[in-house]
Amino acid sequence: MADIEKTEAVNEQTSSNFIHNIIDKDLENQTYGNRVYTRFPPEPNGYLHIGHAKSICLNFTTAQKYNGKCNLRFDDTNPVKEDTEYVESIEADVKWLGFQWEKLLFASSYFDKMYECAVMLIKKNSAYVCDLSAEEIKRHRGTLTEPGKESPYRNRSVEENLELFENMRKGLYKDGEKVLRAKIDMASPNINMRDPIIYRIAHIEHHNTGDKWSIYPMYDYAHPIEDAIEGITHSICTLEFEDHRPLYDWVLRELEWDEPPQQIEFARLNLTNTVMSKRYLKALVDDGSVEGWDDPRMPTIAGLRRRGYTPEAIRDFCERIGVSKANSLVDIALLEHCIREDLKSRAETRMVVMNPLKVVITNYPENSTEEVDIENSKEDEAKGTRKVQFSRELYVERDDFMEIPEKKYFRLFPGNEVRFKGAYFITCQDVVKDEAGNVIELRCTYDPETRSGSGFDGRKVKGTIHWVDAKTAVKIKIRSYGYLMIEDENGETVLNPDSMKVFEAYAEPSLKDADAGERYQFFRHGYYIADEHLTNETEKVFNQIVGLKSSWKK
RNA sequence: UGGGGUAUCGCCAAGCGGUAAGGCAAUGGACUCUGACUCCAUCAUUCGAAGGUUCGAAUCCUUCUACCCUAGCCA
Repeated sequence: MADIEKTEAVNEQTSSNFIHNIIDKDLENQTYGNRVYTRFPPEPNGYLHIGHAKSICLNFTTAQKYNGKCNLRFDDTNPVKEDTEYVESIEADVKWLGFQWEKLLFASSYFDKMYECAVMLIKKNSAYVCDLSAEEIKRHRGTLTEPGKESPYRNRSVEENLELFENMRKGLYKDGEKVLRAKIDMASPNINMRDPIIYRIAHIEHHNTGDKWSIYPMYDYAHPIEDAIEGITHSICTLEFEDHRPLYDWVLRELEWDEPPQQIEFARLNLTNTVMSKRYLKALVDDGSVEGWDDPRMPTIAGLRRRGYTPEAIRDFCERIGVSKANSLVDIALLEHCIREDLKSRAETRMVVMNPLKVVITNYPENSTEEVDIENSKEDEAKGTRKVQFSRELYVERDDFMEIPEKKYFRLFPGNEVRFKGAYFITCQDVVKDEAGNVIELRCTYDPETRSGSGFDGRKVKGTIHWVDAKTAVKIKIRSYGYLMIEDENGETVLNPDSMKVFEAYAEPSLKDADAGERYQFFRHGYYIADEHLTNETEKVFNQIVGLKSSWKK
């Protein structure tokens, strides 16, 4: 109970940002009545990544906060880059994150309306058909410091423009032959206002509208119309569109829209050790550097999901990073904190020895075995206990032994006594080495009086370590994922060649039939999750969650 | 070099004229059947810099500096 109250209080505190301040003012001024309507408008040209998650959370939770609505809209105005595979994955990812859209829409279904609007602009003498080539248009645009030059086609008559534009629609011209341009100001210091192109010709099949259209609207023209049609009040996008806002407003003003939506920009997410560029991620997929868009090393929602991230953890992360207009680079440690935070209370714990060292309990009877009870969760008693075999020969983590202990090392070393989790106090008596001098086995003794649960309190030990029973242990494969990207010696971010390692580990038998979706936290080594893509493998493969918080002080 | 933005602790980030929230990270300590978790403590006399206004400024004014975006028939 107290926990719940605490959680709510935290959410209360962190759930305000500058966008909310803007909305509060709009509500106060009744700019849009009491309406708050947002939208998440991805272009279906790739998979969603953690950066999109920030935008998704922002849009959906903002709507929730004000009892408003939020649409999922595919901004599919450029058929050359888009694909239905992407719309499916995007839908799945948004749902998985736990959000429900008011409507699922496609910008392409507004093409008729957008065409009508373009005709209206032409009739108002605010748009014209231009025959300049791409190269010529570029030259006429001017530079950052020099004004542009007007197109020779700028002063065509309304009638001629109407006819030409109609012909463009009919597919009478080749790609690039003509464009429709907004007639604004070639001398504007804002290059976006120098008669921007609003329609281009493209004889290409669209994933949604097929071959109905041979002209497609440009983002700057289409987006405000999409927002306006849907009754969006606050159109939230990223910082690089700030310079486009005058054009966004121009389109809606020219089209004489009542209660036009307003564009608000925020800084996109950057994460340390993470590449967020869709283009780059696509290249990794295409050249086979990763298994696919859902490779667990990818920062995609699908990759994070496969890696073991929960939607709760991702949403918590998005809440914690906040929203502002300052370019920032968020430490990935925060994301890792969020998954640990979420998993620590819901994941069950299991003992797994990743790098085994054999231990023989010399005073434990041969051919004898016993069962000990170990709790499944440290945090949640309701998760119960399980029986684990304990016998004469066991494996412990090599790290848990040090022949010559450093200060403050209180695990196994010759002569030291430690607790074996859930079992007995064990004292290391002897070290067995091979010819090369490598430690290959520890000879230990146990104290029968110290069994867990016996109530023994004769003495205490400083260390507790995990173990697996040699006879009953199962071998599992651990796939350990490091950061996909690392910095090289020059400070350049490059692909990490060691981003994925596969190795065998010994696990207690309860992991043998672990099913997809079951979450496990392995003792001391961090948090792991069953790989949902490998449900029927004989050997279960586990993905290592990022954010291993090794407590070892070396 | 034009235009548009942003500058508050190592990383995010509140603050909106009344005397610097919070989280992550870090550090010390307590606790512990793992050193995890939890807990407790420490962590910006100072808000990019310099001036100015004011009883009072991170918040207002001036000047300067740094960084980001911007010259696709991409979004």
